[in-house]
Amino acid sequence: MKISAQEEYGLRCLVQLATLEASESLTLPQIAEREGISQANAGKLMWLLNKAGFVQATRGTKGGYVLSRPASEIHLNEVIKILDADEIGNHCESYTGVLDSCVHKGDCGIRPVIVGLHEIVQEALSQITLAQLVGDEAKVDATFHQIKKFERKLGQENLRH
Amino acid sequence: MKISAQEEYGLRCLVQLATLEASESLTLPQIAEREGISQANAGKLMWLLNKAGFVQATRGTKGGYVLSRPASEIHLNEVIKILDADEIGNHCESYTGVLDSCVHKGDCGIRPVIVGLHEIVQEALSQITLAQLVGDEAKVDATFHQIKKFERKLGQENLRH
DNA sequence: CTCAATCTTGACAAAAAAGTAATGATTTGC
DNA sequence: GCAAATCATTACTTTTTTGTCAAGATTGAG
Repeated sequence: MKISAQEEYGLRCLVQLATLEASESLTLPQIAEREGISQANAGKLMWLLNKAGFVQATRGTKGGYVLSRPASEIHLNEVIKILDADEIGNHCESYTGVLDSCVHKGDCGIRPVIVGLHEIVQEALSQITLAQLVGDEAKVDATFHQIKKFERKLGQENLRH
Repeated sequence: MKISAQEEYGLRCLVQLATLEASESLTLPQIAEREGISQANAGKLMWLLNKAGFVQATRGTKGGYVLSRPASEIHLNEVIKILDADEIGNHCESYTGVLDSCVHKGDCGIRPVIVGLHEIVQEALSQITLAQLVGDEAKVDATFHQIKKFERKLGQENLRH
């Protein structure tokens, strides 16, 4: 259960765009340099993000990428969904076991855990926008404070019964 | 952000052991058959789980695996931590970018998100025990209901400011 | 119109994760 | 003590994920 390279770098590239002033844009070489990844890699990520409609690209001299929407209107759950390659929906379809009937289907106790975990993560991500990720670590950490607090409360609730 | 094959199958193997009566045990071929994976694969997973102290193995005829502790005392966060291969702690150490100074270190807005997400997932997992995963899907789903409810409430709280 | 800067796209290569195979060690039953 | 059943361990193969390369397409400047 961890964030993939594509998720992390894709998100980082978007955050770079989110830091720009209204009239600015960033080229692939600039994005690559700022995140310490290759230009080719940045190109692939931006291509994905462009296809998904998060950024707009202009070619030619003075071209580059800008966000398609205000950073405050881009929620992390949407972004991660695109970068995460596959959906949780087809989790059980992509089963590789040897049985004819997938053990993942039908009555089993694991599936709710996988689906439930996914929902919890989505819920948390949907509360964060790109705009909230601009700035220093301490600032962003404060945003998460609220979430953690409630999580802790939730834990105590559950222990009571 | 998804569960890995190792995490899922490892967890499944443990759940199989959790369904046993006190005096029973399962051999590798039995576990493999029940989960629809190869015996070799089951062997590797059980080896990991044994090293981590979740199960006890006995060799020879009539050998097999049993849980080291009652299923109600094994929390999913411990299990996932072992099966997940790497820690969140060294996330930034394992950086593969081309810059001398890792962009992941120091002041950045992404790190709290990664760490925070991890904490949220851990918190949710720590509330679930193996014992709760025994039984049919509907029953297990009910366990998650509480968590989801609180998550939703949390979302609303955040929207208010 | 032509060139340089830039994004686009698909094929390819490298690395990581997952899964398999083979050999060795331990225990039980006879 | 020997053979069968079982787990333990390491090396290897396959698959998936990441990352790179190279050729193409579009735009703006002069």
